[in-house]
Amino acid sequence: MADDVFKALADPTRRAILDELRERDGQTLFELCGRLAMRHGSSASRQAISQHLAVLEAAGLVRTRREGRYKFHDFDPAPLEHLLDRWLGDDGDDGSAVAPDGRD
Amino acid sequence: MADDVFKALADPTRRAILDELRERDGQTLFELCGRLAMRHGSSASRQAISQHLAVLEAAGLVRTRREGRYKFHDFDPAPLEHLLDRWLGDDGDDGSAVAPDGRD
DNA sequence: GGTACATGCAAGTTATTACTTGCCTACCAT
DNA sequence: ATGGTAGGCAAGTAATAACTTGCATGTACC
Repeated sequence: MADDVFKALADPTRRAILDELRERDGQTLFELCGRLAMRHGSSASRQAISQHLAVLEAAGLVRTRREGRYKFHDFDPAPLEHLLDRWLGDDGDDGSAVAPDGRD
Repeated sequence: MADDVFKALADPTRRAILDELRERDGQTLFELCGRLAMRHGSSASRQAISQHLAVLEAAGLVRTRREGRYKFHDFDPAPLEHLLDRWLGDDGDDGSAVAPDGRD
């Protein structure tokens, strides 16, 4: 689960997509293509971005809604919320807490 | 810079190494091999782990100090501290804050 | 119905990453 | 010195990920 999120964040193009969606939610694939090219200097093709969006959606970072022939993409920050807590919580080598969630 | 950190976090073995070092700082390569095998079910070889450590060190997540024939590894959480802020700060499409640091 | 636009799918290619193999250097003890 | 332990380097292989190409589907609008 968290593995998908880390993998999704590993690519600079995907991080740019998140930046772009965070700033303006509900963009279509074509809109994203244009804005990424202009504002982030991305040279990725439509298909490449489409595949990146699929990865982001699989990680739960992007939600989509279909309307007619358009598909709108929304950024969902929830999976990021406690992603790094396992390393940032005040340091502990005690034996009490091993985290309630399965990690990898 | 941040790119190296995201890339470093993308691998489950490397995340397990961070978990292990966070719990017990200053482990040697051999120590890590043993503990990863036992406690994380890792089957990675010494060389594989050595290379993972190099990636983590390049990302600034692990610092090393040499003492005689031993090399101790310490976890440094600093690069993680504000890694996700760009997406988690209260939502904004205003024009004021674009973050002072170069991202990707 | 026909055409144009928005997106989807799948096979193939290239690039990157993880891992292995084999040998090498440094340190310490006997 | 010799042997054993901790670690390093580099070239090669295997696995995975990113991207391309070409065609298919679905929807709106005339």
